[in-house]
Amino acid sequence: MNIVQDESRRDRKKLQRRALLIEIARRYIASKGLISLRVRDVAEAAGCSIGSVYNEFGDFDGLILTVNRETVQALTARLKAIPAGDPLRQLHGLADAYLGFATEHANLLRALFEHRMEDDRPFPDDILAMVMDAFALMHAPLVRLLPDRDPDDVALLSRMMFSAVHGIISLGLEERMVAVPPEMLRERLAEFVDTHLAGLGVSRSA
Amino acid sequence: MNIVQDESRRDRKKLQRRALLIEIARRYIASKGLISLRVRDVAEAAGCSIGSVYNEFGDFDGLILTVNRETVQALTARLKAIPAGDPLRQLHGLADAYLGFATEHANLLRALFEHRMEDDRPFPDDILAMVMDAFALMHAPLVRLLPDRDPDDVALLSRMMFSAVHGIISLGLEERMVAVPPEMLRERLAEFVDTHLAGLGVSRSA
DNA sequence: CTCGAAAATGAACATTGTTCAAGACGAATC
DNA sequence: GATTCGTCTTGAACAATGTTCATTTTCGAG
Repeated sequence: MNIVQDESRRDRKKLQRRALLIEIARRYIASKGLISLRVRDVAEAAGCSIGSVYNEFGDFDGLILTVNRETVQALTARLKAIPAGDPLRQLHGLADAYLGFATEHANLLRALFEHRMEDDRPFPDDILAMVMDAFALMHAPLVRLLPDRDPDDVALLSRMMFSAVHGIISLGLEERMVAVPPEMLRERLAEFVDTHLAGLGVSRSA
Repeated sequence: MNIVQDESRRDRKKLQRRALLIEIARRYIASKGLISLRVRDVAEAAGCSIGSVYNEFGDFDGLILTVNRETVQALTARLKAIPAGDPLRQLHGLADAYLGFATEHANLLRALFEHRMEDDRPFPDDILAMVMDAFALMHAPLVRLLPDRDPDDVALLSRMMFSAVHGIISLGLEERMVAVPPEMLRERLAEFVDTHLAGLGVSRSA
């Protein structure tokens, strides 16, 4: 066998285990929160040693960040799947998709937003960029709805709206300090988007 | 000396040290985040033993929750100081006061919203009630601005607005993933409130 | 089959929340 | 002032958990 095949066989195994470790870590975070994630548990569940987890991810933060990276990728994929036809419908779709993702993966999303790096190490640029990308998805439909506004202004508006929606959803899904009852959240969120757009001068959706 | 005076003298000392411990813990959280809080550091800084911290607060969570309680009290006091004269001005004042508090005490506010209890112990009811009280402060001015709406509806609206403002501020002040540049935040937040009120049918502020 | 580099291992270590037996303290009583 | 007794304080020891690294194992190349 040639080198490429040998390496790819080895790599395949390595990648397979890496994926397993990530999946296990994700399950811990998703089911009991980031606080419940333990290196020993992950290693044991994957049937390997603690050291191997460190070989793969460098340190504990590395494992968390890897899961977070995949979380934001999944979120972005879901948001990008919203069709771009009618801008008003698209905005509602984006808000609703965000709510859906947050509902199904509350702990994963919390881990993304609440995780703090050890020591003051900088937050990884690539994750930051991916989050900004997700934020930016509101921009295009808003530009279409507000053609007369300065695009820079609309960029800020879209970030404001995204942040507002994020706040409504994240507080709404927090079981403690219930801001808005979850069962009403979907409907109310749509109403919120409509209201805000109306305030921006966009006539209410059909 | 009689019993009462003896006890109050002892109590005074105890309360004094309790206040010192809280103040030290608050300073750690405020300056480097909840993650930097350590029982040993607090005890050493207060010149007492680890065990005394446990006698005073039960456990680590108890210390954190005590600081959080005072944080939400300080926040509520600040929000309640906004005069109730003009409802529109009051709403702007509330949003601005929240932003001001969040700016000055970003880490304390984060500790309040992001702290998770150990084990799944329930979140303390009194803190929850205090946060709900703070949320409710938007209710009265909104009722005055929307006299024709069902009060229950307005209650939900006010929670939505509070959550939205919270999201804008908390993401805006997060240095990583900067949603809205902090220097613009104040102005933009006011604009956001105006826009949303306009969407609700309230004519823009004078 | 042998060799060597890379990977895996897990015991040992460092940090930090927690407990608790022993001691110190102080108020009431004589 | 001495005694007593309950309370508070102490800090060593423990437990949980992230981290390191010398040793062992693995596996492909020659």
